[in-house]
Amino acid sequence: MTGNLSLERGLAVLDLLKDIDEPIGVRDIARRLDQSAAAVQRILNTLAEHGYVEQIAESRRYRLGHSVLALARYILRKDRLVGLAEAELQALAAEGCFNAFLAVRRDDRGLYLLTVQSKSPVVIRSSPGESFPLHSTALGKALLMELSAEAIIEILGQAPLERLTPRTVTEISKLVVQIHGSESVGYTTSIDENFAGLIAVGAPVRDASGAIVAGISVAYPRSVGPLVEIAEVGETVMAAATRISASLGYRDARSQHKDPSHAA
Amino acid sequence: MTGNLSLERGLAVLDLLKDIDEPIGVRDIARRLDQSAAAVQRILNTLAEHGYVEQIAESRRYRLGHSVLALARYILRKDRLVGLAEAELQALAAEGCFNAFLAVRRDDRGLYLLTVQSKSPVVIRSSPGESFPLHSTALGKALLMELSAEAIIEILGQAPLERLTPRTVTEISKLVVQIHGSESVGYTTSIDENFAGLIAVGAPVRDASGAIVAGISVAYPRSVGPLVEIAEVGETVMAAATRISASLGYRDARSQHKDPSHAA
DNA sequence: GAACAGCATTCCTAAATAAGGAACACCCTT
DNA sequence: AAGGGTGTTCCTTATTTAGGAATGCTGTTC
Repeated sequence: MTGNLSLERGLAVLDLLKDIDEPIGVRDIARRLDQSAAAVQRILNTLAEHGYVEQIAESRRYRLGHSVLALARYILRKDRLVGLAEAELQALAAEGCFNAFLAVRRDDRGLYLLTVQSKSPVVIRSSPGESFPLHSTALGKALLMELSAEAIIEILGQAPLERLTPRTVTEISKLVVQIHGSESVGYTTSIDENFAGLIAVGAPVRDASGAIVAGISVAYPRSVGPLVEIAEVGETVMAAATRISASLGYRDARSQHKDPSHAA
Repeated sequence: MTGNLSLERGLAVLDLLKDIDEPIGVRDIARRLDQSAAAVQRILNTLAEHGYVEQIAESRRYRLGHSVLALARYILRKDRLVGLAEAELQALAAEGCFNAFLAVRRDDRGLYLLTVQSKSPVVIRSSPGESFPLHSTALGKALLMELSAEAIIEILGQAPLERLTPRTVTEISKLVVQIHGSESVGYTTSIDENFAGLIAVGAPVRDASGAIVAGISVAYPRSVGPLVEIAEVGETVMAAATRISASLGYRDARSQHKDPSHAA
């Protein structure tokens, strides 16, 4: 898997700007990426020509440019997965007063593709393009379903699992057990594990080959918990996920849950 | 203005994928960009590592990857202009049953940053990241305000002005006169010029230096036109644009004297 | 107010890097 | 079974980049 190193360096600049809120100077970028100022200057010139970065007129510092929206539009308007999921998420948000999410895995993090806020006063502020931890969220666990213990450790084992609340599972072996246990029921949960007072229920989305390519989840405040049976929410979320999977061409041999390994 | 040619080629691939709806193969990209398949392969490998492109498993073709959303999030959530304009656009959409837009100029096209749909049944389907012609839209003309005739010709003169409706202004000299004429009233209009039956009114947004950095507009069906005086809509739009400009630090010498802070 | 320290930006040449033809493996269709 | 299509990799040439030094600018400090 050989690549293009110059392009790599340019993308590193983009990725850096993405993670920095404040505009940043050429030399500052060069320092952080361990490159010469001249090299970064040339990279910024090229990125600026395409509108992917912009220079603040007076401070001469750089930030991401507005043209990146044109790229995002492709995903939000042309991507099949996003298009199919949107109606399902909105139905979930409307029916159950849930916040609803669609995400994919990106290395050791989840990446929100769609976020639909509930009509209820309690709203979870997340937006498409935002990333989130896999180990503490229902959606993250759904994205890790049907992976072997080795594969999960390969993905999450590089860094210690961050303790976000007292109930976060920080032992990877326990997390593996939890995820593997969820495969028989078909949905995942996170109760106070990512944010105190928040309950989330997730389920995986499959493409035509049967591979898990995305996940959806709903989240709601713990306070309404007693009113709703988690298992019931799980069935609702699973049903929505299954409909999305079916639209993507997934045909489950057994229309019930369980045993997805032999999808023809 | 020297740049980085390898990065340039990589961005060309991104820009191509952005404009193509269907996934595309390596050799096909190479043909369109007049490069070798091997070079494009290396570029795609690097882009894929960052998640900016994805390969369809079975067809082995490539399309834009979901990570581009992470870049867009920066603009939609961190950009000052977008943040300030959002409330104003929503107010415009709610009060007047208008579709409301925020955009910047990108070379010879406009680029929507925000689009807010009206509550009325007639909705204009546009989304952030979409581009639009400057010469036939109120928003486009607002983005060209206060430019000299030479500058406007420099921007739009490369290609003939496309006739989108019978009322589109396709003579650049007439367009210049129209734009310059709008500067004294402060707002721009497009009546059936971009899309038959559609009326739009736009106004420029300025930063602290007084330069026009963006524009806003509202659009509504011609059928409700007789009910609303365009001049009145113009004042409403201008007022919203002025508020955004003020939030960006613009202090107009000619505007109403409120001026609480000291200007040096 | 002058020297200074920081900045973005440009030039030039050594040296790292990418390009491209050819080759390989893998579908399809014929 | 053959042919044309695909994505992908290898290897050498030579294109292209990197980086120190230089420039001009801005704001700060002594």
